[in-house]
Amino acid sequence: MPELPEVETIVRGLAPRLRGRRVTAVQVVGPLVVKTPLEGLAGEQILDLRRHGKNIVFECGGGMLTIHLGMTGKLLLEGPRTPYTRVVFTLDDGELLYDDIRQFGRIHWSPELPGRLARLGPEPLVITAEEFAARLRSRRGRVKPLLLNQQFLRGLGNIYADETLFRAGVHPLAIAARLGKKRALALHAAMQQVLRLAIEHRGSSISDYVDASGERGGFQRMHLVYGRERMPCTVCGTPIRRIVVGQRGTHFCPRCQHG
DNA sequence: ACTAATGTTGTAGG
DNA sequence: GCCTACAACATTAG
Repeated sequence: MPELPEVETIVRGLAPRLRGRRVTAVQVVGPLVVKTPLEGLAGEQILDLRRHGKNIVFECGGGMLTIHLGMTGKLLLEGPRTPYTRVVFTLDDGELLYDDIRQFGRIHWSPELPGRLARLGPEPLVITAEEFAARLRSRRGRVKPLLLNQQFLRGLGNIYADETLFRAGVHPLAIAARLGKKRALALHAAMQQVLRLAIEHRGSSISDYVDASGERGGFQRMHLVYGRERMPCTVCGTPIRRIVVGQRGTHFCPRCQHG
């Protein structure tokens, strides 16, 4: 569910409310999402909160709490608890709920930033155009699965990969290394533009994404290809097509995007 | 009944 | 190591 803009919106909402707070107790209702024991978290102060790709990192005095929301995870500052509330973090001044219908999310408590997070690729909004082009040049695979590969770039998911490719005029099946400098730079520009715009609009709510206050995002109204199969392309009127690439539904304009 | 869904990971084969 | 496909994880909605 949540990609970079959604996770960024959640963290921006949580940070001012959680920084400096203390976790007084942790209640695990649905153990499937809890991948390491959380006992050590009780009593810890939250020093800082940040986004790392699609992960949320709570920096505490004695370790790191890392949360990945999977497809349907939510972090909510205001109740009520639901049948899908899986973890309750009691704070010195309130409650933080982890809700997750499908339970694909993961929660870890560890002394350091876990290696699997440290091994992720660069932040899409930080990498320079030159670095991005150089990384693309060394890859022989198709560009769409590459954009989804978190070891290549951390934070893009299916919506923003499709929206980025459309805005750059790049076909999802294009071979990354064969894009050429000009189109690689266009892809970088489109990616940063779409992510910044999506953050401004507080992310995309397709089915159940909400931020920490339970608010939906607005960027789904600005999608140009995602979820628009058979609808006319906003640029040329050709019906948007949906194909499967790397086992993911992929939306594109067959006329505007080429390889 | 069947399919797809904003995600990740492990396995197998080329 | 890189790339691809597939299954698995658990649940809902069309």
